Amino acid sequence: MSEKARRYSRKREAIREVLMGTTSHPTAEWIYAQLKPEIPDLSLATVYRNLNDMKQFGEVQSVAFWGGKERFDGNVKKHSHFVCEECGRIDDFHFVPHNTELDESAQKHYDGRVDYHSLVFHGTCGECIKKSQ
Amino acid sequence: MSEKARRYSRKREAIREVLMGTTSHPTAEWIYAQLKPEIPDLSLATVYRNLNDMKQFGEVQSVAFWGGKERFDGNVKKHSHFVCEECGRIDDFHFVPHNTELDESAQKHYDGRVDYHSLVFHGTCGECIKKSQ
DNA sequence: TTCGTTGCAAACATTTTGCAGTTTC
DNA sequence: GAAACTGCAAAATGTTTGCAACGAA
Repeated sequence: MSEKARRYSRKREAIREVLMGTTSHPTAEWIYAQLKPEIPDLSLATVYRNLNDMKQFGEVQSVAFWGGKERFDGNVKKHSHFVCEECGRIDDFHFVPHNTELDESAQKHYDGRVDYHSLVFHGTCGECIKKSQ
Repeated sequence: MSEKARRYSRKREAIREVLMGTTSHPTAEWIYAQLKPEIPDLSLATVYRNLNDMKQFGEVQSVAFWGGKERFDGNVKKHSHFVCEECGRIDDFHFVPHNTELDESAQKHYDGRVDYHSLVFHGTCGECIKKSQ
């Protein structure tokens, strides 16, 4: 429960910027690879540590696991996603509106506390369909 | 694509039974622990192999990752779930009806193929709320 | 007899952690 | 100066795999 103080960190900001600058829902490794040329003394552990940190602060969300790897999203506004089961690509699905009422309706039937929900579509992306033809 | 022939396996059936006999959405490890006393020569690798096998055959579904562990469900009928972020408990949420229209509506806007969706609620379960008081 | 299935141990891959040095405030 | 942040390497963890033996059809 106790939250420790937080200081500015150039590396955390860099991680945040990479995350905000993409809609690809990357892995920790990918973020690391993006930043490494620019910040040669960056360590993968730092990326993991900051992602977890930012997750706790609600600045980043985890949207899926694919191939055993966690996928992150710098856009914490509630929205649904599509996961391609062929290639692991993850797209935003902004056109399926996020339905907050769903949480309220679920809450009515449940004795725990419902905070939010995640809606993830699965299938095959356009690219992969094209490739397989 | 090529699917290999399949033979009967007592262990696979045992795994299936454990999975069908619980609504706790267990991990591979938990299933293994349930069966080990009854089947002393069971190996954890066999549990993993069969779970993956059954997943491919659509006999089991993966409903979530929690604490880095995959959680399985022997009930493959589409239904939503609730994950307690405190303790990792996963409940069925049958009272939030599964909405197949959602897939069709999503399909209209997407050039890939939408197969299905998963709806997962998050929050704190009743037990954990009680404990923290 | 064929080939799917298994135990076991080793291998793997991702993520976490201990520690000593660095940076922020 | 205190405490957060970091690199590095090692550790931890969940899952997969190679191989020889076993079992089903």
